[in-house]
Amino acid sequence: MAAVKKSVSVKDVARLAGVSEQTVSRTVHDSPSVRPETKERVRAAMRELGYRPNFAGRSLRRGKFKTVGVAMFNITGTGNLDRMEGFAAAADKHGYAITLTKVDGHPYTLESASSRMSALPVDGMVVIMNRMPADFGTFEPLPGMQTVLVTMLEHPLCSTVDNDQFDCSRQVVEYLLGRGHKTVHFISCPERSLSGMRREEGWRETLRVHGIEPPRLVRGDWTAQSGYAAGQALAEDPTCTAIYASNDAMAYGCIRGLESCGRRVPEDVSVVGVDDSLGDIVPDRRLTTVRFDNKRVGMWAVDKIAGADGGASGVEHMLIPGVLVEGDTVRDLR
Amino acid sequence: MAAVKKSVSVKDVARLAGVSEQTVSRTVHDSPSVRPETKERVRAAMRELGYRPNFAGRSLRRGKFKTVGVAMFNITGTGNLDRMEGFAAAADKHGYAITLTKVDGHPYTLESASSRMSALPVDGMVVIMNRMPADFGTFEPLPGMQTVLVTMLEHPLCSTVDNDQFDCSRQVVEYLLGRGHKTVHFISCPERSLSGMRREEGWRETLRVHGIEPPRLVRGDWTAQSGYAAGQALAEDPTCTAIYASNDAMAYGCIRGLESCGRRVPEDVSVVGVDDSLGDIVPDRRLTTVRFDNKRVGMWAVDKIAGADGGASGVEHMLIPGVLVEGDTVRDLR
DNA sequence: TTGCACAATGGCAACGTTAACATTTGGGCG
DNA sequence: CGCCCAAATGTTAACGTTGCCATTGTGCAA
Repeated sequence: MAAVKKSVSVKDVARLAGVSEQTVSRTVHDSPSVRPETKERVRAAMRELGYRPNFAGRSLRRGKFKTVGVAMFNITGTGNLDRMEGFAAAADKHGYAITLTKVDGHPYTLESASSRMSALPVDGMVVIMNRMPADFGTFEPLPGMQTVLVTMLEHPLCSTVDNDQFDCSRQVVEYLLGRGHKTVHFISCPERSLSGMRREEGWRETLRVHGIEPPRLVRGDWTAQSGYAAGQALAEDPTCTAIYASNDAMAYGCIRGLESCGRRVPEDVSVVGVDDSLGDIVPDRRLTTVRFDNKRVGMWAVDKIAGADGGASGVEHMLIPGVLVEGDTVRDLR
Repeated sequence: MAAVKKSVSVKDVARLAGVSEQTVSRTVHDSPSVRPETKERVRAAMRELGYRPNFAGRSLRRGKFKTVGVAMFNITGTGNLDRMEGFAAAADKHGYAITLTKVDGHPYTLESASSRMSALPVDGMVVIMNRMPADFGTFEPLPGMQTVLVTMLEHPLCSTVDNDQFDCSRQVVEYLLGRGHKTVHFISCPERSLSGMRREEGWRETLRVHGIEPPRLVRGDWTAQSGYAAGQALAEDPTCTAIYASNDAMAYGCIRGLESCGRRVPEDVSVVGVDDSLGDIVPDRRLTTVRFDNKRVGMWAVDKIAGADGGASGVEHMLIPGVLVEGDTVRDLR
């Protein structure tokens, strides 16, 4: 019958229950030094008034917010949904919440993200770096604000975490070589993509480790169209029995390009993609691909901040390997 | 050289600048009643100490958090990324932040989402309803917590917003009829999907409005596989010249199913999907489909809360129409 | 009976900020 | 020369919570 008042405070509850504010606070925290019947009386009062502890008062007192900030330069991006799932899951586990901010429009610097965050109720922050911020090298995290960057680059002052792109290529190349292919052709991506370039390195170096000189790569632009063109180009090459494409769209495009030239997949040519992004979209294929655990990336980042809590933990760098998922687009030549 | 202290408060700045705390506060808010040179002195002190206003103190004082909470039952879901983009964009516009919580694992009720939110620093909340919460009919938003539901259902006490699924079907059916097709066949989705059923209604009723008795529908399960099967089944039917599938994956599957039976798209049969989710994934088609503006849905929800600010605005229900995107899978029979 | 330990509860202060009111200062004008 | 107003700045209190210490009450051993 009450609850017209803006907000119900411990004081109101205390008055109604006929106890001190302190006893109410103790009841909220289920302290053992409150008699059970007193507790019950207080709880009844809380129910009647609809008491909800006030976040601001609490964190002012405690100096902690139990919240991790996430700064994104652009929200739409492969894997961001899974990463968020990871953020939310880890936060939930620690009793934390996630605060999201877009840093688009403002200058693309870590400094700008950091300064924006510092005015929000967060104990630490995660920055999803899609591009290279101008101040990556010189950035210093705000004192008391634990900062984790989602990137494959290492940073001297901030912990970092990301998918292991190099290892991804290693897995694919060794998988194909292990199935008897003499070499692996590569459809790359635009050169400005950091992660794409790392995949390219992984492909090149793994071949070299196995004593194979990498064949000339075909440059794509992430779209299935470019994969289609690449497939048609590679269809000419009789030495090409295995193709590794930088993403699934290009891999699928490549398959259809090969088929348009009369080359069958996987009978004549094997094709592997990356990202496991096709899902249920394509009816006639189960593409062999690499699935990244973006949820785990997200969890690691938030764990790092929420898990540390009081004890400042050191700077760490984490690369999380993907998992090769076997489909039906690779032929075993052995 | 300072900044070893946990946090710098107005008091510290005031002391260093040789003014009162109030003058510091006024400087922070750029009040006109502080002399420019005083302001500059205060600002210098803030810079030197690295002062950042404390969120908790501020919102305790103001009773406002400038933050909107978003409760999601499951984060992974078509369009959620775009919706978040919308949340973030609208929040940014109003100087608000977004706080994300997952309400998974807890019971699937609005009550549970609401109670979880009430302990967080938010002025209002948005609930993304993927399924039907048990207490949808009886739920009352917490007093003082403006609540917006993302759902097509109307609620007596909460504002709601979502894509207009009925209108989407109307657009597709009228587009196809307008191009000379005598009827439109439909590949539906599992019956538990609320939005899917609404699309089905839209298809059925629009046909009836045009005096056409809806043909028997084929039930799918969202996957391209089921679309493939549907395509093969419909290939038998000579009256079938136009197919409307409940999502793009099924539409694409259907195309390939038709082709496997020797029916060409769009020469023999026209196919339209919904969601615009194929993007660059498919190389050989530009599917005619309906693109939903999930970003706008998200913006509307946050605008409703952040835009109202003080003045409590009334309950509203908003359905946002999608846009039909022409590809090359529809033939004009006229 | 007195003294003491321990359980239960209360009073007070402080976290950082800012609205409301109070005070000081300088300048214009009668 | 004195008065008053406005500009500039200071003082106080309060937002809601909780850690610390003080107080009261109860049972038991000396």
